Amino acid sequence: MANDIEIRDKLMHNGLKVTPQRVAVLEALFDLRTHPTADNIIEYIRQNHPNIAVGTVYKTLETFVEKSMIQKIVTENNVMRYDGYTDKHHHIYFADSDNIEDYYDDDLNNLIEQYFNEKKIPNFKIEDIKLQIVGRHIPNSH
Amino acid sequence: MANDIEIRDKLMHNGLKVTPQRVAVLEALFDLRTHPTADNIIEYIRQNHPNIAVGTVYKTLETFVEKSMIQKIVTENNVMRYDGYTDKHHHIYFADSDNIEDYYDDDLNNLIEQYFNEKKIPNFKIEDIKLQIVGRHIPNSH
DNA sequence: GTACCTGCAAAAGATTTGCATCTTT
DNA sequence: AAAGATGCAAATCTTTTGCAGGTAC
Repeated sequence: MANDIEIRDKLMHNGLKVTPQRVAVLEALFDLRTHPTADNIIEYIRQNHPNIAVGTVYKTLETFVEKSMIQKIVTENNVMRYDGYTDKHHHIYFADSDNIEDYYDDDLNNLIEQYFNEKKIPNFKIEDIKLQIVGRHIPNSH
Repeated sequence: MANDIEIRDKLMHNGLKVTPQRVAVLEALFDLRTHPTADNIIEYIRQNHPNIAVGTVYKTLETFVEKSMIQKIVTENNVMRYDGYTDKHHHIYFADSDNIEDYYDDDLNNLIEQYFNEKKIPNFKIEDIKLQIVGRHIPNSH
């Protein structure tokens, strides 16, 4: 859980006014490490901040995405999910639930980066490569 | 553009009744190589088949996805797109347009597969890895 | 003939928008 | 004071659903 000062700084550094609503949304994104939907975020925030409006949360999230402060995660259920952590990582999608976990692996990133340094895609500048790793949890065998 | 016989076969082999609507949707997916939305597909089909219902197209697409005859492609615009080609490939997302192109690369697939053969993810069985390659078209320099 | 499909229209669910009011700077 | 943000409710957009009637096998 990030403290208020960090959050205020982050907002100010991105040229955004520091409002309680924005602080609450950012805080929720740091606290909820489940890649929440907008709805999850609203529910979480309303515990301490009952009057926040749905539209405000959506607008806030969109603003943060535009500033690259957070990331959208697309899913096959027509619901957007959000990720408050923007350091380079990939996502593991569990085929049998809507759980999405982070996957950090710099060796893999380097491998892929090197690969594409040699083998270019014609007329194309790669900005980012994200892996969607899909699979299943293996239950413990004892 | 696939011929009718192939399409009929594909439907029958998946235990589906061969209806003009299903043939039209599959045909659209083979013809439109732009990873169309449901709406794109409806528009395309209505040229020759004006009475097809919106709900039918959605149901048909969902049926095809369940049978793994086609794939969903998720986007950041809250619109699902569909891909009629299910052989292993990745997608190139153009950051400055909603263009999505296919990327076939077996060398890369092997590289990644080998990587994960050695470095397992604990308690997890990988079923598929999809790359979202994001970037921009480089204009020709003359 | 039966099981399965389709069309239609209504419903649902997620997200966006317009605008008056309020807050931050 | 000015610029920008919020709340509210209505609107929009995509996708799903229920069901009566129709079609493939």
